[in-house]
Amino acid sequence: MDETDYKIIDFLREDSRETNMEIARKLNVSEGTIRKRIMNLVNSGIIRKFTIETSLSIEGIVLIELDSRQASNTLKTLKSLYSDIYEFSGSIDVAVRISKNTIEELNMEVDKIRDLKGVVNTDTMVRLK
Amino acid sequence: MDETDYKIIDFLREDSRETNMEIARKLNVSEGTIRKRIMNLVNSGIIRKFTIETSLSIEGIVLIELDSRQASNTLKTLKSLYSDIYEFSGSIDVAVRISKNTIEELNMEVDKIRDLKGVVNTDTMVRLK
DNA sequence: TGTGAAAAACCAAATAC
DNA sequence: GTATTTGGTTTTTCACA
Repeated sequence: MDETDYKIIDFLREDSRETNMEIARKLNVSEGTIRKRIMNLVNSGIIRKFTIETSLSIEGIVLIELDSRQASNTLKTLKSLYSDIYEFSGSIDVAVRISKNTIEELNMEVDKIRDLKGVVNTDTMVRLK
Repeated sequence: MDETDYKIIDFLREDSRETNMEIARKLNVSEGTIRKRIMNLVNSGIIRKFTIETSLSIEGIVLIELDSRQASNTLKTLKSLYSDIYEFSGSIDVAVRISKNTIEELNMEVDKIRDLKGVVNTDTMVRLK
């Protein structure tokens, strides 16, 4: 992670479809250099995913109350199912962030969470437009 | 916005660097069709931006308890300050999602929220690695 | 990093819906 | 009339020295 890597990340944050060539031109290096660096950033987990932001998805945060006796197992399960997980420091309660195309799909996903062993209760917040 | 557009969006959400060609192959249409449709999705504002998710930033969700008598005003203030706001349906309590480079910066931002008029209490959740 | 082959993106005209 | 395909050109990607 040097200055060049940070610049590459900044460019990709703004436009992840910018070509390697174009980034290379801006940074005065070869295309192959950009391609290899991006590959390394992905392999090392620094770049998690290339994605888009849309105006149509429903985004929700599901607050999840866990049974404290099963908390660590349930948390493990949640981690395997969702990538966007939040936790109070030092508390057993967690939240997952979910993005779906419709409110129905979001509700179905919440139902899945409610059915998980060790989940006592859930509360869903929806992103304001 | 038809079925094809939704599928294109789903593919791009998973990998915004997937080539038009590859998407075209999966949907059995020509590359030009995919390119034009993506262009239309961008121009109509449905696709807001092509971006990346990284593991560099600290992401937090701040749960905010509002004074019910000032709730609508405080919510208005929060909306002007943050773009990623979540709300329980029919409840006065909200959450904002904040992304910062360090935990210190995140805490400073939370302090700002606590100082807002009408904010009774806050609780911060931090994204798990 | 530089080179050359393969792939993808792009453009304009023709066609299909 | 709008959307899609087709064919030809430019640009980018990718592997290898």
